[in-house]
Amino acid sequence: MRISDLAARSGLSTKTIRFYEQSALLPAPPRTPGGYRDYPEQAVARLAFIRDSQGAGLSLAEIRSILVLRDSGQAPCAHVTALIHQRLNDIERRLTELAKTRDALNGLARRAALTDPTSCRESDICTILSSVREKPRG
Amino acid sequence: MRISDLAARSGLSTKTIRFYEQSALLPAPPRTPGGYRDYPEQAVARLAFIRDSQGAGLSLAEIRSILVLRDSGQAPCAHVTALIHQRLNDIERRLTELAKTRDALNGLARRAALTDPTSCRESDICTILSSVREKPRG
DNA sequence: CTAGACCTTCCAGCGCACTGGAAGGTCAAG
DNA sequence: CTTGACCTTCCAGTGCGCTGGAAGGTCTAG
Repeated sequence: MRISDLAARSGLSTKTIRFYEQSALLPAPPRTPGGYRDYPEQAVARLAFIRDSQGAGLSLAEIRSILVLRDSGQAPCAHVTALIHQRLNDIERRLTELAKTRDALNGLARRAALTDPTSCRESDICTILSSVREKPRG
Repeated sequence: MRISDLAARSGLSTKTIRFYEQSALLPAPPRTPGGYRDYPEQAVARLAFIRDSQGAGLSLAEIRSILVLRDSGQAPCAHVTALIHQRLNDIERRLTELAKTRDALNGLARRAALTDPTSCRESDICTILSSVREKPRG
């Protein structure tokens, strides 16, 4: 299978496929006499796996670490489980942070709705945003 | 005030302050005869404003757009309000996506807990992750 | 033989917000 | 005069996951 066929079947661009090869995610395939990459069927599954893993929030580096294990003949289950829990932690943390930012923004939106533009002085730059923190002295 | 003093009072590095000047966030200050930057007091407030705005989730480009307005003598209230609502939209969307990813990962974690490592065949790479999508044929 | 669709390699850039380092200038203390 | 803390500019790199483009090779149809 040539690279453009693999691209069509995987939904990735040929650029991305070559990039994955260079990133050690996809093994270098054999070449035709003319020098073209000639992929086996399994390449489709491999790319699908990469996509699924990305969908699960794993980085390419993490996906590579799974593939390295698998390619060395080991079952990567324990590793995968650990990665999943790490990601879960990350995501929980980011969710918390984002929710905090959202709450702050909602507060600002409420303040903005009450702001009289004529009350803004140049030295404040913008009273809506400036008074996010209480200033010890003004 | 020299740049290191401003750095100390703003909690930023001198590198960052010069970067902000180059990014048109902080006006270029006058120089001493020796060529050193010599900041006025207001610079502290300006950097504090930038930090507050970043804390509200605004990008440097957005903050710049506010400062440009203010520096041109206009009250940026309407603009700021629009930015806040845009950010709120972005954040809500990201929260939704992250929550979806978290749910997917929780599903995977549950599946992983039930996985028998001996059931993994090499062709699957990893059954925990591979079966995220149902395959039409296997 | 030629057009053009595909392939190859290599290098470079995106966006974001910095950060690091080299090479050199300034200034106050001793 | 020297040391050393500070300052200057400029260039380049970080991480992430690609994406673009140039310059050239291969293969098929007509």
